[in-house]
Amino acid sequence: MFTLRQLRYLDALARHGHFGRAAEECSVSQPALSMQISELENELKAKLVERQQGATVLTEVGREVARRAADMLSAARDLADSARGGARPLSGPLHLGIIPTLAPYVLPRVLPELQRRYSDLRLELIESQTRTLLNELRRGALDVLLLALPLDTPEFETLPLFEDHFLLAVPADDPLPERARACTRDVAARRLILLEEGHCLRDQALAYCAQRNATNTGLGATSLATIMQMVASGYGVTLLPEVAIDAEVRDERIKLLRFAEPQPCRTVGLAWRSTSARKADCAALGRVIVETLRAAKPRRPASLRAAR
Amino acid sequence: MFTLRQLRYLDALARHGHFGRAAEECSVSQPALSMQISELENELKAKLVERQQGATVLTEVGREVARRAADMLSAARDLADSARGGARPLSGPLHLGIIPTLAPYVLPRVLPELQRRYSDLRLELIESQTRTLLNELRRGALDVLLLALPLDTPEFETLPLFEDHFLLAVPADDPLPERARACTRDVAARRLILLEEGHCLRDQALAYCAQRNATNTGLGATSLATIMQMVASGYGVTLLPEVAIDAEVRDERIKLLRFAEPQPCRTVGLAWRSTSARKADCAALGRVIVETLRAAKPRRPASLRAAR
DNA sequence: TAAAAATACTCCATAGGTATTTTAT
DNA sequence: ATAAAATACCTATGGAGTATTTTTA
Repeated sequence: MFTLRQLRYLDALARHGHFGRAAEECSVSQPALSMQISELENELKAKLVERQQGATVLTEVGREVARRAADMLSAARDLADSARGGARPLSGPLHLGIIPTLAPYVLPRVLPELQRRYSDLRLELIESQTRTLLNELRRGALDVLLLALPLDTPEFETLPLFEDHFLLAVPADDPLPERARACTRDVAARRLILLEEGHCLRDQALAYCAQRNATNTGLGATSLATIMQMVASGYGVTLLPEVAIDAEVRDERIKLLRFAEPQPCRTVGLAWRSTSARKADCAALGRVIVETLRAAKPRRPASLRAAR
Repeated sequence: MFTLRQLRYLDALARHGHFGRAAEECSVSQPALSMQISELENELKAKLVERQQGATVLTEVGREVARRAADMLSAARDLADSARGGARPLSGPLHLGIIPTLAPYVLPRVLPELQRRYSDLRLELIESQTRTLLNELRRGALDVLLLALPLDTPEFETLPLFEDHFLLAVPADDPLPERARACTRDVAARRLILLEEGHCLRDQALAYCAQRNATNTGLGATSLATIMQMVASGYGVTLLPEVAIDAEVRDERIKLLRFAEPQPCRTVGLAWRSTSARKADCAALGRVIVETLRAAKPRRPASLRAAR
């Protein structure tokens, strides 16, 4: 019978498409990995790898086996986690993935409280876009994600935490009155600046504006901070999530306007594998996030120009 | 990291509750299995087994880990199957489970045809009740089941093959006219003989008769053959599935009556793990069964007294 | 005292390492 | 010619066996 070790090597080989680099990831020599792959092929009586060309590529069967191997390795991680069993929640290592439009705003508030309440929690943080995070979650490289819901994959369980409303950030000299409620037409009448492709926030903003052809912005920005600089410089307007206000609106050249109902917003929440053995940790983490952010309010009225 | 071997040993230990017998099942010595279990406990840093009393019993954590281990072992089997990949369907070993009220009637017709068409198919047959078969299917000990649908577990995929109608078998001297259509009142007016608890056919017959308190039969029989003997002897009546007619009704002291619409029946079909790598085999098997049974008809009119 | 599991110890298969060859571009 | 994977060969670890001890009911 084949071994989990062989599956780990195959998984690495499938992801790298290269014996040497796969071996490096597994911290073994290239011949060691080669041997195990070859042994696995003997066990399964099937050719898994095309070694013909310079580029190592899996066969049809190899890809299917690798897919199942990845699932088993994920299950193995969950099994190991489940053995921690009775351990109180939020102790030991926990791998958390966060999207870039949440991380810089949520973490500074939540992390200190988290470490205060759960001193032996060893949090490992990864910031990346939803797509990447979901892959890593599936692989078992991450235990839980903090991102915008809903997901279109049914394989994960989710826990909505709070609604994060979007506000319209405009240059201070914009003719819109300070206390006005903005609407989609106000956005359409201005140059809309958004994050580059791949950020879910971009899609959510576009969905609200119904501006499908929103490549009108030339290049997409790579961070909200950059976008706010552009807004402050009068280059255009943007939809800013509420959580980012405190951190990003400290420039007198920007004013914020609430939208008319129904206000655009995103649902922020957690996601984890349905098979995860750390659901209790996820629930506890969700609790801390909600409580911490609630305690951080009330923030100054968002409809007023930033002034400090 | 732990190994698949350790999971196999734990799985056996969980099922036997006894190191010695678990070791025997795994074809290793008791110390070898003991060692691996102990090594697994070290790996997981958790106590999995209560060794206090004479009876070996898993801890809470141990049971959870064993449950996940069983899932992984099942996935491992499916992975190995999937590597057979391009192999044409219905070749190699296939483990088929069948319920007792189908096996003696379906197999004699289907097996010869199956071996004729797929000469290198190595079919392993297990006859047992639905509950047992589902457990073995889950474990991966079986690849596919032939039984009555629907299942109440959503974890398996199913393929309905045909409807198997029930007929009322009564002693030849019963006053009911030979061509009559029977109804539930006819059944209620007679002593109903059924299989013992655990046979799905019993439940299906009772569901039709709406006779919840049907322990009126004293002891349940263990086979349809026995029941038909009892009917022939004038001891009572029974609901006989159509597939069993040819084999079980060869006694002149029995006559069969169709039921009035809606006739009671059961849906016969196949079931397999959603993760199975042998779905093509299942589909092919289903095709052979349907075609073979269809070819076996037309049978003599069921409403006539058996006479041969 | 008897049954069951753990320990002691020996052996060998196997995973892994380094050095080298083969292969394909 | 070069990069990548396979092969050769050696070492060490770990899994398995048998014999024995410990434990507990």
